[in-house]
Amino acid sequence: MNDDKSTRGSVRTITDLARLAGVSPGTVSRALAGKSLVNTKTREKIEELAREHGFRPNQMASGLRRQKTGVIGVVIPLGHDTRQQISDSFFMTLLGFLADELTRQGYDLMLRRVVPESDADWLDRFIGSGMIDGVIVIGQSDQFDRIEDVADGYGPMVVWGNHTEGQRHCVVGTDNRLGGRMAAERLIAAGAKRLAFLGDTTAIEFAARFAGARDVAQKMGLAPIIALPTHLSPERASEEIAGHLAATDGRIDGIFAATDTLAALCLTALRERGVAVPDDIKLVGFDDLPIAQQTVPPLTTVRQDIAAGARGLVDLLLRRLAGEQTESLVLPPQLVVRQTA
Amino acid sequence: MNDDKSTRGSVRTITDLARLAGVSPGTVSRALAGKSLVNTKTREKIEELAREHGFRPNQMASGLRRQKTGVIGVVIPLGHDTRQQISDSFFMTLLGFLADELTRQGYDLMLRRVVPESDADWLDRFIGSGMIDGVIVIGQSDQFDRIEDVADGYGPMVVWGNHTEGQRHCVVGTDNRLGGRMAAERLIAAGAKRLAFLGDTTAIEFAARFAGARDVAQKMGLAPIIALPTHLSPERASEEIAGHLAATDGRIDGIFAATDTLAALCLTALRERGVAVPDDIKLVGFDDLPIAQQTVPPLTTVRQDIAAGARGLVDLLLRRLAGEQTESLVLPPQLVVRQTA
DNA sequence: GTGTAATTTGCAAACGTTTGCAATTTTCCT
DNA sequence: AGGAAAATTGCAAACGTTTGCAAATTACAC
Repeated sequence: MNDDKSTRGSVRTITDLARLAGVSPGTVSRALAGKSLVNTKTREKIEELAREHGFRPNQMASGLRRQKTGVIGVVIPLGHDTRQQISDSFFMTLLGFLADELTRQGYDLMLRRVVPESDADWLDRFIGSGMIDGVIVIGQSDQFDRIEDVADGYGPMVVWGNHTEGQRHCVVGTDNRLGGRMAAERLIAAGAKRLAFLGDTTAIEFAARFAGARDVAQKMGLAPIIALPTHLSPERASEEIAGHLAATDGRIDGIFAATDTLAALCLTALRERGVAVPDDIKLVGFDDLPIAQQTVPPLTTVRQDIAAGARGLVDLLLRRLAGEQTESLVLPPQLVVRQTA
Repeated sequence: MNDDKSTRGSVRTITDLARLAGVSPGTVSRALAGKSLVNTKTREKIEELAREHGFRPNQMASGLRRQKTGVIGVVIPLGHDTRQQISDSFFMTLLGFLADELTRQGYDLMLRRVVPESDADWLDRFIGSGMIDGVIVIGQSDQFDRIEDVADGYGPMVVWGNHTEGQRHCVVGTDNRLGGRMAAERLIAAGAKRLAFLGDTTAIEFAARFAGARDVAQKMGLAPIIALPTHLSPERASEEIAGHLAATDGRIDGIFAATDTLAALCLTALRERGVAVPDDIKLVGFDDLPIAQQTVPPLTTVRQDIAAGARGLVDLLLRRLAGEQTESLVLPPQLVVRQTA
């Protein structure tokens, strides 16, 4: 314990350790890397010394030499709706699972938030930095084209987001269109006839959810769904929702919110207006975040399996790192019926 | 545009670029680093070429040579309550602000979750990896002593957590004890006399909140506050809370929840039991997360300024990186009165 | 035009690992 | 004991940048 502290810091490099052990740096390197070509005796001595002096090989040097870093980049483009997202429960939960999963696979995670508008070069820069072996992009935001461009020349990239027919980058995500259909079907089954969609349809995932709902409305011969564009950041959203509700007063009886977060805010706004849910207006959310269980009344929503998503992202990325070509992974959403529709 | 693509990848190193520009690698390095000692003419040529070929210097090599990486490690020890935390809104929000703040200062963020029980060496390993210039520890969990040990020998570390008299590591955090006092005072002012504390007091921050509340109860001559140990993960918490409520039925009229998340769950549980809030039982939370505004009724809580916390963490860390000694930073909590107490 | 100072450049040695190759030692077989 | 094969080791050259120092160039003053 004591000499641990006194000697700590004196052995900084593999060469120091080699001198101590009376062998060459190469041997130390091999011993610490667990290669089979070093004698068990010497390996044990080296490991013992390493432990005693708290030695750890420098990852930068190792990365440089081996041309791989053991780090996966995770980048969150803050596109259309700058301020939001990272505080968004959904992305954060996904990030948490990603961290777990990458750790399990022996990778570290380098997190970067970027604002594409002010930094057109965000993706190339990250990739070209030499710091990461591969990259996971969380959310396509409004950067679909740029991601497509990069995908042509760079293999180890997987994106969380929406799958579009014929796209070239590998994506993992929920079938948003199907989810949208489920939501609309539920609203209609619950008795709603005049539907509205709450959310920003410039985000591609949300657009797909909207499209799914529209499919159903059209097939059922209902009036077109009214789009109520709304930002995701709680401050702006509250106001906007209040405005929408005032503007559409009496003209709608079912709301499909792009997100549970929006749905929860909507619920609050409806209560303030004295609108009964689900009696006067039915409401369906998306994601099935923890908050969905805690609203009053509990929220009917479309569930995304976040853990499965994270596993899928990492799994596909590792396969791509190994040189494999991989297809995109589209996960099935699941309707969770609670009490708002 | 076209030749951009065709040439991309041919220029991988500073030496390649030097050859193209007809200068030495050293000059290219200086030019790209924006040093003053290179001729404006040649600098421009080099920058132009670099842009044209999408060249970016390898960060690993640079880091190795300069002995600094431009990366700050952020580590979340999952101590007492393994599964939780990263999905915890509070930590996630803090992480988001940290990412912003570090980016603003030109640093990248390397995220690591560790389970100290199964990996006693978690902190030394991260620090010794050579991958990071400094480290921010989010939450002391039950690792106070280990952090203290490390602090003696390693400067660039700042910790989010609770400040204890005489501790040796630099910490940023809310004055939990004061926050606890505020909560208890509010409960009492609202008419409560028999208080309970909801949360796991083995977590040091929570213990301090509890202690603050106890101070007040004692000073006011009330009965001792009943501790209701509760895990943070929503699944377990719900059950446990239900159990606590059943067990203390009629014996308490004020609850101080260690966290807004717990408070929200508690509110749901109370409603299920048909207990009126705040009429039968008053409730105060902690954090002032977005959810506090959305519960029914909206939650009275003690606010932590998360953004200020993140700024403080980064600011202190940078000062320490510059060699400065820094004191800990204790932020004042703020009572936010809504409708549960 | 010469000498000196100020600017720019190039050279080459680091930074700490890993790894192909060759040299050495050990093992095993006859 | 002798020899070949197998197991260990050491050597030295990378990986791609940065930077102190010296060399070369330019600018300036007389």
